Amino acid sequence: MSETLWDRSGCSVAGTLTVVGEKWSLLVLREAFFGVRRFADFQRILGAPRAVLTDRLGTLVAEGILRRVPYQAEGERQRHEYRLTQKGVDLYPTLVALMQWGDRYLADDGSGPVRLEHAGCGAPVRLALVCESGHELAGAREVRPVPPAGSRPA
Amino acid sequence: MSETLWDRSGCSVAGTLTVVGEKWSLLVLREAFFGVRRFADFQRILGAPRAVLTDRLGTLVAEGILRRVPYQAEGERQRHEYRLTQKGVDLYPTLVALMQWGDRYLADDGSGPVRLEHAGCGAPVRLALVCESGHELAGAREVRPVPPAGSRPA
DNA sequence: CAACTCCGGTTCGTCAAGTGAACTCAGCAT
DNA sequence: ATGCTGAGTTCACTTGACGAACCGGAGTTG
Repeated sequence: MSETLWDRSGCSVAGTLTVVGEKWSLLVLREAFFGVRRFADFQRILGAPRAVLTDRLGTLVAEGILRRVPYQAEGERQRHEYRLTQKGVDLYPTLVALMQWGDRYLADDGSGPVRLEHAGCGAPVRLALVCESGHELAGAREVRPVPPAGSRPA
Repeated sequence: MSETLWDRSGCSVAGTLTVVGEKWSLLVLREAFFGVRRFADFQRILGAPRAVLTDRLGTLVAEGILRRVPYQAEGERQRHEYRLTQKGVDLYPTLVALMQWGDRYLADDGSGPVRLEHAGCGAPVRLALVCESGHELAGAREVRPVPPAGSRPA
């Protein structure tokens, strides 16, 4: 019973999930990282209902994760495209984490279809848990969560 | 228009999200990482509706992310608790990624309530993008996604 | 023994969200 | 004028979340 039960109401995991945890949000961002910028492309690739896509793009813009940039192409009227902000770019580790887990556990061969490589040297890229002393941790079991100072027993 | 548009149907991000992307799933796992194991504790801490919690725990067990372990405590009848499997433990980076982003962008002071420290040395822990050649990447802009060999133009 | 409590659910009515198809509207092309 | 395209909006329908109530077995209390 007496597990580590401090107050969890301010936890950042929950907060982040309210921002990008709705259906399609993270898939929209995945496409954004692949370079997709226009409504029709998001819609065609994802297959999400237009209404949902309109809503998700709107909330992502409202959250400052995407921004609407007007532009016009050759002989077309002015449109706008959706581009990642820095706040959006910083969600990249989240997507990589999801991708790595899926590659390991959902793909038949244990590696997914998309490979990530370091643009500088071409070597494959992965997420690692590291500590400030320079150690790389093997997994969650080497991490100790430290509750906030005033930890009420819930 | 001619963005990088190969086929995305097998992407692991979507697959992982169908497994743990439903509402409450990742919060259940967060609690599991904090050591919570029993239905009533999940329910009390998360505040999720019981029916939803029953369903989420069931699917997580069905997916092999949690397992139901029977046990009995002092002078109590036999109950069962939910424990992380290795497959579940490997979702840790996903939660850390969500937490780090929330700490940076949602907390007032730019750092969240829970600190993660290396159990071995006590130093703070973070996620890093590294390549096999040993470089640490600053962000998504240094990563190039490589489509699968037979990349159809969608 | 009967009543009560706790844990781990299930059931139910309501309400919000997701879905797919159809419709809208502005501007360009013919 | 007519049609086309990108970016939505509207609508009817289905699915999912919510909260409160109910259930059933094991232990505990009287």
